[in-house]
Amino acid sequence: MGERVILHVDMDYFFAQVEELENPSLKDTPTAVCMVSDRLSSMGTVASANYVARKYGVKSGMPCFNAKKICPQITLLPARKRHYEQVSGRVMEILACHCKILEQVSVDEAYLNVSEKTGFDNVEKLIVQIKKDIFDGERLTCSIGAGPNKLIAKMGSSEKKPDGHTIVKPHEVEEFLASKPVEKLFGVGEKTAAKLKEMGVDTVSKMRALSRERLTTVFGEARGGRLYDFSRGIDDSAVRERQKEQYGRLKSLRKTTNDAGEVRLLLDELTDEVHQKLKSESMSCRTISATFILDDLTTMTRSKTLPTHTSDLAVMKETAHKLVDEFMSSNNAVRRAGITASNIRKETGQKSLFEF
DNA sequence: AAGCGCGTTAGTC
DNA sequence: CTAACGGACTAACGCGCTT
Repeated sequence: MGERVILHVDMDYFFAQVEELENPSLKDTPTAVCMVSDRLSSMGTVASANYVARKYGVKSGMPCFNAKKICPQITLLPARKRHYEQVSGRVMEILACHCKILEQVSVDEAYLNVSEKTGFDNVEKLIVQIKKDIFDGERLTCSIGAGPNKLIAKMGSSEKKPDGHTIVKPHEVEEFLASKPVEKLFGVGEKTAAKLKEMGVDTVSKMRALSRERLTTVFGEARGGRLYDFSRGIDDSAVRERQKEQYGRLKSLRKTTNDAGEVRLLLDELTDEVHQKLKSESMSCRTISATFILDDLTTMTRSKTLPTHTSDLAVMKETAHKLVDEFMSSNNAVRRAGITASNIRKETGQKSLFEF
């Protein structure tokens, strides 16, 4: 296999930018799109903030009351997920025109393997063209990273934002990574960063000084090995189209509760929706999981794997009820609850070509 | 000991 | 006065069981 050229396209402050499209006056004022629940006295959390708001320190994931505190004049809008998904779909179609394989990672992000279209010498032309196509078609800006693999492309796209691009050629990878703080490395989250800090490791170059053995001992075989590779800019994973592996719904209760009946009622609703999604794509599932989020925001999950695949609503609800009852008999009050169907496959009778 | 199925948590956007 | 905080998804770990 020759040298790969991978792009990572990241839409700029996606939800808020889409809102600006319909109300351009928002562009000059601090604005954030919020996920809100129907919880009593709930202001939800920030899902996306424009760059005016970011100047005040508003960030996604932040509770809205904090955003309001540090930026009292902020405009808070409720998220319209359906709408963003439709816009996203059109953007992805544009991207698909520029490569054979498109890997959509989330509503606003995708990887493209463009090795057959360009080398590193000409990749800037392609990047500019993609950005132009998206802007001409949707009036939206994005940031793009180019690199020899997904890891570097991904980290490149966040280098220059908004409306920027960064190209990291293979021989530049080492320098690109060296001085980055560990938490900037993809795959290093809060917990991993804290452990590394304890070990006196705060930059990627210091992380490179750790042996593979040390990392796998501390973080486990797969994760430790990945950290070892990632700190060296090594990532052989392929750009591949994704198929969804689970369908889930999660919702806040109006009020934190101890009452298993209330939680069952909520899960019934959510199970209806998950069942719809499953049915609409002719899928069945074998595992049902219930998620419970407590008042202190700790997440707990309980699951059951059935003897056979099913898409039967009654079976799904019954399983969910069991999970709720088991959990609630020995645990704290629940603030949010959800259901997930996994272990999914195409409903039989549709016989795929591979089923011989 | 290697591999698998299962239940659970960490991480990301 | 204080406390207030979404939702969706994938990766992968550890365990117990089988081979």
